[in-house]
Amino acid sequence: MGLRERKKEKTRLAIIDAALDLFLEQGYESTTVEQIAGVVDVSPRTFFRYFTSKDHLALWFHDHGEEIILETLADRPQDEPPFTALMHALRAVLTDVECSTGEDAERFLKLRRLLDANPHLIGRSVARGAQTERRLAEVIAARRGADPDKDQLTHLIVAFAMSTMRVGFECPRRDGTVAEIAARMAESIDLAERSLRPGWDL
Amino acid sequence: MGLRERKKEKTRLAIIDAALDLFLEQGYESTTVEQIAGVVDVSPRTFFRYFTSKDHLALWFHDHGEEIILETLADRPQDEPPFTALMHALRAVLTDVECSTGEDAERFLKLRRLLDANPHLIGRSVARGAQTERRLAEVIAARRGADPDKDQLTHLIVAFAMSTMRVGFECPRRDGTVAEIAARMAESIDLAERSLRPGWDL
DNA sequence: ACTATTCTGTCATAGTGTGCCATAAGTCAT
DNA sequence: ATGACTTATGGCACACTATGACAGAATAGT
Repeated sequence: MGLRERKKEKTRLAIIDAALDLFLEQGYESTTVEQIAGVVDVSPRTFFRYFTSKDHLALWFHDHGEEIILETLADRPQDEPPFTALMHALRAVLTDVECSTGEDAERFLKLRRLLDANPHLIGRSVARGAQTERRLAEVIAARRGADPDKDQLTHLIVAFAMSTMRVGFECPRRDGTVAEIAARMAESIDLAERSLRPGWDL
Repeated sequence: MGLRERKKEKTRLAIIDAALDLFLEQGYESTTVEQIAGVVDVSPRTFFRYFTSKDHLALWFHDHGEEIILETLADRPQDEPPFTALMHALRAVLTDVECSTGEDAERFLKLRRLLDANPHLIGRSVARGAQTERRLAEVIAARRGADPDKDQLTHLIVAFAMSTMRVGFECPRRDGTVAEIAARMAESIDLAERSLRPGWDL
């Protein structure tokens, strides 16, 4: 990896860290891009070259999570029931969170605190989730040999899966270690699996 | 109802209709508040007194839907299983849509076409839905005698219910009459009820 | 060291959203 | 009706997000 790419990654993380701290300190809305850029010593214009928007910065975690889900899904056997495959993908995200160490874990916890404090950001977060949902619907539809524009069950399977993930992440709204949060997410996955009728997703 | 209130309602509807038409004609993003205000012959400043944002205008339907859901929920017997009660509330929204006539129905159809054409707006729509979800979680938690900050099942019940609604509304992405769309929504409610294990929401 | 590529800063601009104050319109007494 | 009172509107200024265009600086490949 060249110097250029290392520098970019360093700037990217510096922006994230500066922004996260400012957000938690003085609120999301009342923190301006100019301020964030000022702390990192970068022009506001450059900020928008790293993140397409303030929202994108606050939700950078989704990009990573979506990647993991899509990769895991591609590796699952094609004849596995769709919802089961999705739950495996969710567990993969979970594992990734659990294994994150040091600065990454800290960022994760800060992000969680940020979302807890800003209901408005939860909205943006689920909006980002809707994007993931559309992509997942394509994949699941292909697995089921269905037309994603017509098959309601495909969309219901994906929506239920994303709901499970979201509930696990958002609830309960209390601080804890990464391990504790991961345990909660695992709990919600179990809960969802127990709630659904066997074979409902075939 | 006095002249003042009638005038306000008239302006409100005029703004909605002008906006909806402009959105469908030239796209949501590329339609400015100034344009909308211009068509209705109102100052841009006044626009923001009727709608807090451009998004709020595009999602005005949610306000109405949420109201119906909360009212219906309050009328359902307290000992009814939570998910069942929520499905009744959803059907109440459905009935309202089916019964809407003339201009209202037309607005509903335009809104649907708008959402179909703008994935970005779907995001805003589910973000608005998240707000509703939080309110419903409070109500359902009270029914179940649970703490909304701790009980995952409460959130899962609400999330599944909202997912059902969303799938019914969004899928399939094809035009149709109000009756056809309502039928699709009813279908997705049935699908969800069949998919869940009896008594899962107790 | 030379050149091409990529990143960055500066400037200009469009658009959303808000506070403030003066004015116009609707409401309600007498 | 006339007046006083309340509320809606318009106009202005302003902060902020976001994007396009261009020039200059840093890096990469040879």
